Amino acid sequence: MAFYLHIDMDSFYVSVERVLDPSLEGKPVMVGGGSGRGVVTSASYEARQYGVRSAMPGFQARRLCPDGIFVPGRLKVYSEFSRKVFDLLRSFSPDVRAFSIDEGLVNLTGTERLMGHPIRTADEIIGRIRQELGLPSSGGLATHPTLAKIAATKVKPRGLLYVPPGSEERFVGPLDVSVIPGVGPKTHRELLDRGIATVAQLLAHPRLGPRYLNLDRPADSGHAHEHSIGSETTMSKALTDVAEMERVLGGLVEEVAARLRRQGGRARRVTLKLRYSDFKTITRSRTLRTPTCFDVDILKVARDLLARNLAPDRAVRLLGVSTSRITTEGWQDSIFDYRERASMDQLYKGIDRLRHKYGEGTVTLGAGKNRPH
DNA sequence: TCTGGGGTCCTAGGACCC
DNA sequence: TCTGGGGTCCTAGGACCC
Repeated sequence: MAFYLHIDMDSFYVSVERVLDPSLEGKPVMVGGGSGRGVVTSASYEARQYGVRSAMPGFQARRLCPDGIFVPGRLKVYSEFSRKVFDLLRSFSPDVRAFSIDEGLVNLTGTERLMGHPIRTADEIIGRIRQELGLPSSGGLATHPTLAKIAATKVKPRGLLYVPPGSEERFVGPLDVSVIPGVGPKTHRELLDRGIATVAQLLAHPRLGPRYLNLDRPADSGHAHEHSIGSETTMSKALTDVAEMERVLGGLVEEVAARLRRQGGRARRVTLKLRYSDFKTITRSRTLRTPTCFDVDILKVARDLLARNLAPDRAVRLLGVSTSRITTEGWQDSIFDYRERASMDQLYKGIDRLRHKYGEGTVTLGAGKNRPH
């Protein structure tokens, strides 16, 4: 019998902040959104009582919860805690999948003889995350990964819910379709319009049932998903000046290309994202003949796409650069191209070392940064 | 007082090829 | 003379997740 434990950290960023500053315990705390601009990325359960939700604009959160404590986010610190959580999970099973910084799936199939019934193991895992790292979490244990996730969401916070084999449909059937991962507000509305409100009703539908929840398929056998690396930023003030936009673009490209190189990947596709001040958002992409991980190549495409999509009196509030179709294979170019690129490779390795040593932004390339014409 | 940033997945039309 | 049909690649947009 297969057993999957889905672990979901409770208001993860807030919980980490509380480990580092116990005086935040029991208070309405929000991470992010405090500067007036931006959104709340994590809200404590006390703050949620005021109606604050994650992804809510900061000004709205402040209006709902004026006495709440706003903490700026520290992603590096949270990542470090996340790593410790997953290290702990991996000490219980070799098969652990990270869905995000604060959610993971532990395959407990076959651990019974060694560790006892999975429900005891699940309880021990949650207990040790609490004792050793000081972090509250919730768990769902089921024979199917999606059901495990739904169960964990259901018992939040600080809960553990077991869906015994044979009771899967009894558990999930009466629930609202919106509990299914992948069914967001839009799909929820569409399903309701078709008279489908519960999971049982959805499962009874021959076409839509399997599309959103397939309990017959044992586990997602991890198909080759497309990988992308990107960076975007919302400007503190919408820009109309092309030179300023290109400067921002240069910084984004530097970051993206450095991450690409760190992973040993090269991208065949470059995508520019623009959000105008009226919030209309477009993406424009181009596929390259030769994959690249170099700033100059990516920036050239990004600048060109930008130039083609600027309207004279249309201010831009967000700029983003993303790379995709990433390969990690060796060069496939002609020998001349190879030698030229190999030396470029050396140059960039040096630059990455310097940046690592002296900090980002200390070593910049001419292209994009106040580039002379 | 306006609406973050990191992603994945799906759909749909058009180009192009055989 | 009234427009095949399948496969693959490229591009854009949008839903959704944390």
